[in-house]
Amino acid sequence: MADGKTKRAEHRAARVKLSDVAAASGVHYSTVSRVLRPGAKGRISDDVAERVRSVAKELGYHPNSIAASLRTQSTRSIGLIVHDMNDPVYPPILSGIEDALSPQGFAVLVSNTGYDLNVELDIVNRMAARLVDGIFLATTRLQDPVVERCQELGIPLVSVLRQTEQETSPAVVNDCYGGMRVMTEHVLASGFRDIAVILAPQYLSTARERWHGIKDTLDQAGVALPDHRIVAVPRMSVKEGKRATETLLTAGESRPDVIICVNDLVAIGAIRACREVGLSIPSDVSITGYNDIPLLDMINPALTTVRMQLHEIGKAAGQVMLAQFEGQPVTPMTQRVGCALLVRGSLGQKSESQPT
Amino acid sequence: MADGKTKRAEHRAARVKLSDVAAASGVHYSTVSRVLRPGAKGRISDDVAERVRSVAKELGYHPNSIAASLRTQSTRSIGLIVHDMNDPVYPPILSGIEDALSPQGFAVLVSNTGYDLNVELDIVNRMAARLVDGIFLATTRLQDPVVERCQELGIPLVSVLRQTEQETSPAVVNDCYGGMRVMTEHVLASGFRDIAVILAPQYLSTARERWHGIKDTLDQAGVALPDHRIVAVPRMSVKEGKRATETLLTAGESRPDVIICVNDLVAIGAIRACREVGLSIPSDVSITGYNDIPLLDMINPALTTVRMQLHEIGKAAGQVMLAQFEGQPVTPMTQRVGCALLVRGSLGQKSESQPT
DNA sequence: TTGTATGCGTTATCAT
DNA sequence: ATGATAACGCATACAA
Repeated sequence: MADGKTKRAEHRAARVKLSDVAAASGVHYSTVSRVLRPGAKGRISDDVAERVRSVAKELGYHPNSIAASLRTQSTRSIGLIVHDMNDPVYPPILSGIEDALSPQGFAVLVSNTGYDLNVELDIVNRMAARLVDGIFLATTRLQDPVVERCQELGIPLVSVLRQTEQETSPAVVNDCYGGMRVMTEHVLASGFRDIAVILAPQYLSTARERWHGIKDTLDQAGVALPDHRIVAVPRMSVKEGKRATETLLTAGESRPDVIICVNDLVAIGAIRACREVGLSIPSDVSITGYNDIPLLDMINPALTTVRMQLHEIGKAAGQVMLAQFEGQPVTPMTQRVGCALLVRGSLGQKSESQPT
Repeated sequence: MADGKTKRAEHRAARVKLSDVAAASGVHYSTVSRVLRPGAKGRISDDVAERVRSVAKELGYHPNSIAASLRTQSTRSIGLIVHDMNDPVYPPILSGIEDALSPQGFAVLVSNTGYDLNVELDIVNRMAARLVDGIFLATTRLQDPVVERCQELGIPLVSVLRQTEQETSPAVVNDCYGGMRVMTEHVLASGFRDIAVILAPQYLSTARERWHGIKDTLDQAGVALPDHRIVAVPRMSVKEGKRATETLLTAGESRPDVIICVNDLVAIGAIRACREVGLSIPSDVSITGYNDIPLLDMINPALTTVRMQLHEIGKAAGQVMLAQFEGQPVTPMTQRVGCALLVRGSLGQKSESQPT
């Protein structure tokens, strides 16, 4: 019946620990501990070390990291909090983090908030109870109670993708302002002047930076962006992008020539909306995204977007975390990783129009 | 300098524990433990319980789960081992697992193997050292040393997506045989007779079941499948799918009418390969996939595929794990979740051909 | 170089 | 109903 449980218990009971190795080696278990853990102070004679090591291997000794954690107050585990792993921006970040931390023996606890702040705070509390050594927060808001909570708890924190207004914790982000400037400049260079934008909530640094990148570029070029050409989505999803586009297409007396979307999923939604009403892209309306999630080059038309270095962002975040563990000063507080414009079919050219 | 560390240490030192609550409540800490932990045996007087509880809240007591784990030999954490989270089939599985286990207070440790067996065994050892309560294995092979290792270690295991030959551990999988039968029947019903297939390594139950689904259906229909119409990829990726398709298109004297791909990523690769040599889909060659990863309906042409219920598979796996923890007998050993054919543009019709 | 002893914060088994 | 106490397995200051 409770076979698994029983076997588990058996195993547990049979599990070889330091004292077992010590007994079999004829030394005290503290000696075994020193031998097996490189970096333990106090040197050991070579013959003892060798004997202990071979006995340990023979017996199949594996340290119980829970016990070690209780003693050292370090679990060598870190949390990664994201809105939803199903958003394709997150898996590469996880990979990057693993690349940086796995070799150091860290494990990654992944939690999805489902976009719910209370869930998120709860997750932090639970991770704190588990004594995670640090937390990667991919949900960081410009004013963020979660960041504050982590600081109250004294948990080392590294924000990924986003940063707080006051840059209150180390963060590794994409240069969204620069990326969106380049994108917008390219849109202008392609001849477009009647531009619409789909923005995301401005409490996210990514969304705000991208918006400023657009706005500044347009302002400097003297291109107007009327209110009815601006829509904000509550969430960067396909569904919301579609809905926002429907709004855009029916607002004002004419439709815009191009829609600059805050990210790829929203842009996908925009494409869907256009298709549904029979608009062809890019001849009727051009569309741009941001992120370069997979398969974007396969859709019709291929989406013009900005390629973020998500894996690198994750990896850099991991390295910042390690530096923090070692007490190194974090500088700069916000590390920006570059990105690149990818021009593809979804952005056309406004050839027939002449500036007045 | 080591500000984070110092603060952390401060916090750690300041962390309120059972004995603090006990002192402030004027009771013994074992009493506090009983009060705070529902399910502790021995009843407590209401007034004491209330007092302790309020003091605990006031002091901001949070149990140290590491200490509890050392004592109970249960960490309420479980591992999820996948080849690579960047494969879009895994995130929904993670979500499903979280849905099932998060409410029960479990945390999920995610690890990518990078398709490396040695890495995978190492991950298992490390998870064992962390005393995870169980492991979800998404990499299960028909003969699997990793499964054996988990069993040696006495770690409760639930396979997801795949199963071993002897069904040696509980598993929740897709009905790949049935799904691929339906797909193949539809291909036949669409008039195709010159069929090619791209298979995956047969040490994976998914790959083998899908292959049998194809083969049995063709055999029963009396449709031949010559060797030069069969290619196996070493990995189910876009890159390998593309390469395999290039092989298929140049093998034999003519090209096949349709390519049945073992999964979506491979099918994407197939589409790429066809595009590169100027073949149009589906008029020159039809292509089918399997999985229904996101955005497949956006590509040109939209990919005909089989929709798996990945989230449900993850959730069911979580429930199986919970049942196992409670010592309930697992039955059946392999739970199969249904799937549905999605017919889209990438599969055409062979109208002109007349059966001889 | 190695052994001794204590504590990490709980849970659980004794008493009382 | 509550208190005392012994593990859990390891790390480490201190002794030898």
